[in-house]
Amino acid sequence: MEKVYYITTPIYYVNASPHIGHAYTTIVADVLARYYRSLGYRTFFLTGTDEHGDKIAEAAAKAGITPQEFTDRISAQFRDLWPELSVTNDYFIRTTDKNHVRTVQAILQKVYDQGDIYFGHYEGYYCVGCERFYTEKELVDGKCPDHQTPPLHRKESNYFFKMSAYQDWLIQYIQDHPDFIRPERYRNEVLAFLREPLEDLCISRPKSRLTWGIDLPFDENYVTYVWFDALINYITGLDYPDGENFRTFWPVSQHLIAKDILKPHGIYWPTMLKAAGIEPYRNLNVHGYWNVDQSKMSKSLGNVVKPLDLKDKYGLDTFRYFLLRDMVFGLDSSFSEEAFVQRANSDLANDLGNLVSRSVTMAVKYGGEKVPAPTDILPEEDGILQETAARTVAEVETCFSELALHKALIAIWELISITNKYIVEREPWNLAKDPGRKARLETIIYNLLETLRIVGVLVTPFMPGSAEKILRQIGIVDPARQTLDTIRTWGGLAPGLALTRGESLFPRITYSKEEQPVDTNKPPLTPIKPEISYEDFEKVDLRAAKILEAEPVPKSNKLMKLKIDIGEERTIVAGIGKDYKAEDLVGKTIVVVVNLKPTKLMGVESRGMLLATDSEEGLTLVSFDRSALTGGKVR
RNA sequence: GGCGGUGUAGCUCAGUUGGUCAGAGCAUACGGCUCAUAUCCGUAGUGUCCGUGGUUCAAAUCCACGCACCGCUACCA
Repeated sequence: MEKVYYITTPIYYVNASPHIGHAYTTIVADVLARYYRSLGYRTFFLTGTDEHGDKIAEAAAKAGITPQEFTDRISAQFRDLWPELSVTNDYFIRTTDKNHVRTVQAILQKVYDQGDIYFGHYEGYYCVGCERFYTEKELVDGKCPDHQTPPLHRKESNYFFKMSAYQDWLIQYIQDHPDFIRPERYRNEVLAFLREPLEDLCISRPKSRLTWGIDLPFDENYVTYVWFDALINYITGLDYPDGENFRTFWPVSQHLIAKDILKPHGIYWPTMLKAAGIEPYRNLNVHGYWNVDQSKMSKSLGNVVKPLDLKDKYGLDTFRYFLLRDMVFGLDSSFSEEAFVQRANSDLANDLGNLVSRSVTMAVKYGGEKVPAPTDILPEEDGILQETAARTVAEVETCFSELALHKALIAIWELISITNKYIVEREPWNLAKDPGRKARLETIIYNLLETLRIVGVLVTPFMPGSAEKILRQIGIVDPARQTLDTIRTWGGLAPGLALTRGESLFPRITYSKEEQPVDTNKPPLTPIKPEISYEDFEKVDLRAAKILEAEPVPKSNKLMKLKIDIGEERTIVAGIGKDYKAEDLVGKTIVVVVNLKPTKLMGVESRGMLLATDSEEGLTLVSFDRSALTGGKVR
């Protein structure tokens, strides 16, 4: 079996600059790519940017430039970031690339020709606000459930992909291939979703509504919409259909994604491939989120951690190490600078960095400037390093096959720990006092240096720069040639190599929580939304409203129907049923947004939204400290 | 509300198919060493393994119910 490996990241949507989430996925992919390259696999590592769609067109218009200029700009931010993170992607694909566009059209044509794309004539209910159609079933009293407005009876036609036709096949396939989607929790999620009948996938937008996309080859009045465009990058990046790369790499494809795009990758993509007559990808590997300061990383919240800031502050390899060590693959992790520093100091500075430092220093001091020869081996005493090293190499290999990168690091750190013990137990500094035990001392030094070689190689995919420094210190001239295969057997380090003491690999970080006395009762600051103008604010019409009547909405969980007086009577519905009883509400004067677009909740029309915030006992309503005039404007 | 997940030492988490499974790392205390980045090594712990029932000779590990938190979804204006 030929040793081949193909790893992809999602292509990142260019409506925002890169953040830690992007960095994490891409660095994981990089570690995997480096690892398999080191094992001698022919490896292809693909990342890129997703550049079509409404949001891009709008953002470009807002910036006063063309969509192409806009996407060029943001895409470059991603492309330029990766080298700074030592990411070694083999190709960077953009969905605006000519060959991508051409291939997407070819696949669309093929699927269309075989009858899996049909033209759906909609005699539909279209809500302008939502920019979408509703089925009769979805409408509430004939109105849009979101906007509460009567939809237009509009004839729009679109193209649909017969995804439903492949539902049974997909269920069967996932069941037959237990690790198709992993970890298992995400496989279960997909299977749960597939228990419901699958809808066909709308894959077009009329050009009257969207032009920034790829033209449908069989109808120039339409462009293709999102996923049919984006997902195909994984094969256009391999020059599908005729590329050598496609033939070589597709059969072993590994996709890496965050859990938010599970559905498109777990459901749309396999069915699309099936329809196109292409075999499914090998594995979908799903990881969790990095939570920052309790709240989720989110573009809209603006709490974006800039990876470059961290790398510049603490060093790239430390940054990579932290991301890879602290996240259990598949689960969410929380990011904090404190945890980062903790990890860096104890694992990198104290354990690994100090081990390298003390070993090389002793080697130079006691043995000369060269790697000594191990001439006095005591199997009883020295076997521990050799055995542990061999076991560690094997364990790391297992961990990689399961994508348990944090476990691989744990295993490597066990070896480091045992090496530190080995030093203390052998007491080289005492042997050095007795010239008659020189051979024994040199053997111990050799064992240490050889272990460092193995550790250095093991750590290379994770921390390429630091690993190289380690290997150079122990005299290896061409670290790139130290592959994983060279550490399977003990003794690969040639005696006689010239040693060089280096700077501290990982200087200790002094870090004090710059935060002032942390009030433990005080919750962390919720990220503040982007600035708005006074005009923006003025659009919101707030009024003092007196509650006349209140009653729970039948069968609802927490909805409360309120009749209020703001100079006129109207009804609003609010989700406060868990926090307030109806009788306690009547008579209160509260603040209501009165010009919010009406909506319907549980069949009850709501013409406004009350204001509330959190308290120890749940929600608390915004009210006044004197009796306010009913209907008074709040400003 | 529905579906799914999680709940193990102060913190972060391991714990395959039920029987040395009550653990690791960090943090804490004490001791040792001095080659080393005030680093390293050793020792000491603490835990109703969320709660309550049940199955079993035996459960953190299986079942039921409950509680808490998370995810998706729904009625989040």
